[in-house]
Amino acid sequence: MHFSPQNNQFWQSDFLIDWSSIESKWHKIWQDEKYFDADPSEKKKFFVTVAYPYPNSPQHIGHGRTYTLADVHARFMRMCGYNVLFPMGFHYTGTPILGMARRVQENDKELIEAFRTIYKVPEQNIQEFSEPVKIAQYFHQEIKSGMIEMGYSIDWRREFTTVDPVYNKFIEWQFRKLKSKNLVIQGSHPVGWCPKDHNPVSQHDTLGDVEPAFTEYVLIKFRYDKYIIPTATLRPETIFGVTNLWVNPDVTYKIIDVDGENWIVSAECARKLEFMDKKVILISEIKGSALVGKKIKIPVRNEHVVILPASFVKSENGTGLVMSVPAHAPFDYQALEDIKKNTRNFEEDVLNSVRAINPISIIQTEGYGEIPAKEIIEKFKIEDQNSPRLEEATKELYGKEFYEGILKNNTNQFAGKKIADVKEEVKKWLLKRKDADTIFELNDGPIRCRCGTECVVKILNDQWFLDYSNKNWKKDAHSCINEMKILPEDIRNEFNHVVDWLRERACARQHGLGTKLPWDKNWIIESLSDSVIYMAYYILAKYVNKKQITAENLEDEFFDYIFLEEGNVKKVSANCKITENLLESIKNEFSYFYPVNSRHSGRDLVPNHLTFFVFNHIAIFPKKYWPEEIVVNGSVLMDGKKMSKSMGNIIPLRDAIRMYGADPIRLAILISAELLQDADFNLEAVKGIKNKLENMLEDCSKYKLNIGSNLQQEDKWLLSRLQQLVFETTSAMEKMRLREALHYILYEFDSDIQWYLKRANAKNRTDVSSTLYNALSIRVTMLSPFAPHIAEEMWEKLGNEGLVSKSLWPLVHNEDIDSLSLQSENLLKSTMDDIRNILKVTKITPKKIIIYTSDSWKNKAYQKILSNVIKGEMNIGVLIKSLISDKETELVKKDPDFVKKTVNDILSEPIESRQAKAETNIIDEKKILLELDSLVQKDFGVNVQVFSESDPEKYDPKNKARTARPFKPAILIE
RNA sequence: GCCGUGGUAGCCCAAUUGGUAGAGGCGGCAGACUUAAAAUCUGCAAAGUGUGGGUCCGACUCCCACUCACGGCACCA
Repeated sequence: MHFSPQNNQFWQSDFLIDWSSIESKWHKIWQDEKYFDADPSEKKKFFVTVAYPYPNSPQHIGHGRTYTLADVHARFMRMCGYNVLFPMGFHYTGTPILGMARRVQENDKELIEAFRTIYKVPEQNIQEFSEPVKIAQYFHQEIKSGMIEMGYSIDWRREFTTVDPVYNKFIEWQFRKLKSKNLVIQGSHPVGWCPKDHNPVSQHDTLGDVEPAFTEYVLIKFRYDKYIIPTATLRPETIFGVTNLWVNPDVTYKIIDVDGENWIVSAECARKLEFMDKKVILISEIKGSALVGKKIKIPVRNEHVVILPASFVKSENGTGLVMSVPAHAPFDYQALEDIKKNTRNFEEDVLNSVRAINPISIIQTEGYGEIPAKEIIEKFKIEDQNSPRLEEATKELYGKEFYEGILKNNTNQFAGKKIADVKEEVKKWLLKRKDADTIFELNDGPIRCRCGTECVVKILNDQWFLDYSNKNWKKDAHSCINEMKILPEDIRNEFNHVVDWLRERACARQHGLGTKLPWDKNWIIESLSDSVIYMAYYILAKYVNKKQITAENLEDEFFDYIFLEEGNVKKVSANCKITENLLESIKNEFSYFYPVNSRHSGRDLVPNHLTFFVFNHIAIFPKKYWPEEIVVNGSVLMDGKKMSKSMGNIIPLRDAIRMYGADPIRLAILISAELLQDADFNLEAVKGIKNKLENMLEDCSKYKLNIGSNLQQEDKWLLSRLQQLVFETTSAMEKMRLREALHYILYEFDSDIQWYLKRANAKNRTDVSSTLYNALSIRVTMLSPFAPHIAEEMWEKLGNEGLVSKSLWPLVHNEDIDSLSLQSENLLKSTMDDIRNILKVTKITPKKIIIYTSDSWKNKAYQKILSNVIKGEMNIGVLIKSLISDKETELVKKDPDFVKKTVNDILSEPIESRQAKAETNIIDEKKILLELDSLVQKDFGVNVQVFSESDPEKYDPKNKARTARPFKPAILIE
């Protein structure tokens, strides 16, 4: 579906209230109040941050989720009395924007059209987009406007971008700090590479978005005369089983000088080697057929074997020559068989060599005998070396041998070891003896760059890495993660797991926006490395924006002083030309707000950003500044499907706000799933929520506070429920179970009010305004973090003073919880349900309804059974025995079935309500059920009579009364 | 392949330390209000928890095996 306001059918018809003017009204008031600006104060602080956006496109509904969660968190904590800092920055660092700018320069029609029609970028802006920063700046403003329109309670005085000069200084400081701790190291590193662009390629740089994955192969160096014939293999341990080499007789090979050695390889391989950090000089050429029959020397074993022809050898794979291990490699075994079968095509001496070859078995694997390759070929019924099933057979055998195979005695020092354990060891050993080398090869080649050039694997030299493999660093990261609060708890394991598998990570690239590596200006610090401790920068940003700090004169000692309390204030002041006073107040502000109390982010950032965030804080800051909490949320689906440009189901956030209003969108995103689940966003849900809010707003102008009205049973009940709901909502909020909290506020609340109104109407009451006013005020207070605009409007309609977002989150008043009225109303509700059910089943029109409450011994028995069930004793026999042994309850022997039914009654209730019943006195059911009369009158139009089971005067023609149980009165309908 | 997460009414999603699977939303059906529709309200129907085993008085929940779906596997924000 293409989404646009024109074809949207929902928004035009029922425009009861003007959301957009309500929103801007409150935006202005919030802004004038400067309510979201946070500075150090006497109050306790709460610092909540969320991953800043990368401004290469406008935000859509999906982005809205993380920010909305964080905003609700910020607003909630503010209402709980904290001085909350919730700031926002913009992450310009990275290469995608660069790529976009290049495509604009090249006049890429598709991209420019997307800017015009999907993103609705004005024409004059698109003109400027050939300059990367202009793209970032445009979408920066676009995103910021969206955030304001969503009502995010951000302290905008602290806004910054990652290309600001002071930010650059800050990142330089970070990197020098890391380097001084030996956490930045240098090394070489293979990458997918476009030889034309001279640039690494990742998935979105390739045609067809193919991930340029590659594998490391070991090159075994066989010697022939003065030449070296390398063969590529994933199984270096099979060198002990080599019986011959394979060459493709139709291929012309190159003789090249590789770092002083003469290698014979295919032309394709020669090219690959050039990118492997090797010096390659072409010497001459040789036909493959000329190599057939030549004897070569096997490294380690000091034996000579022959080179044989084979058509399965491809010049583009590996070196274009293959070592042959017929005992364990199905291809090799089959190729030998093929020669034996087609004797006509081969010279006599080749045939003689082949006949002389005996497969050398070197791996013992359960389920296989001497020559596993032979067995599996027979199993797969393979006829010749061109069979497509050979690939499959190889895979199966290789897998089996890798995990279960054990090297035999003919493998020297490796004998008796498992392949899986020894593979790496053999490789290192061969490399050390200079009998091997390594080469990287693309897995699913050929892969082409967007420019059309075929990609290769290149070893990048002098690459800079953050050494996430450092053991001590990992240890600290684990302990930080284990000590911090992680929401939801389920994801803690994943963090620990990431810490375990993380290894060196390249932290600089040669292109892109960002900060230059301070000691090697050819490199730009990569985007996932310059975004890990920037939360500290929010403290500086305020002063930078006030022009009290400039990049000039800013030395490392400034950051050391502010963030680490190192150095001498006078010296820092003199060197950095910042007054001592200012230095002190910045430092105090930092120590006031740090550490980060809560970091919000999507779950896609768990394996990278969020974990790096932990690592880098550990490395740079003292323990007191380590982050305290991480909150992770899932992504957003659109009508159950992933959002994507190609499906056309991306709704830009600002469009959605215009159509539905900010609050309905905030609620729709939050209510559709718990934290970690993917949230399914759909327009139907938004519509429903919008209606709900509009009705609530209408209710708010109906009820007013009147002092002195008499509280009746149902008032006490509603106010008790209110307290319970406040309690439930608050504890859900504390666990960031926002969906659950919203559920209480929006729906649970509603059904309680419905019941209250039903009761009040049945009694023809007119004095309900005050109770409802109280309930609504609290409801609106709790709604306020979620739907801030409409909540303010409701607050005003209710006639309350000030801003609801500035009011305090309601406290639970346990003294207002009247357990008796809770139980009473439950009894009324369940009895009404029972009556309704009986009528449904019997299909009679009632003339008379009679209720019987249970005898007093049953109440006593009930209490006893209840306390036993709570203790965990629910064996019916045991319960009956103990009841009979007591005089008060011995009557149970006349009605043993009562016990079983009562246990079931109790078990069907939630644990809290069992507890509540155990703690309060037995309610007077007869008195309560008299209230039933008005309800029944209203619903069924007849009167109710209530008797006690023991009442001798009772009307009981069908002898029903004896089936009455506590909380389960007997009912007779005539 | 490896690691992780998850299979519950037509759909989305709940179910606290095992205690009769439902709180809710969307949709459906019936009724009320309405000239009508929308909205709202009242009531109703609908799954036995991916499959197969096991532990337990009792399993969506714990254990084992299988299966399907989704996400991650790095220099990409």
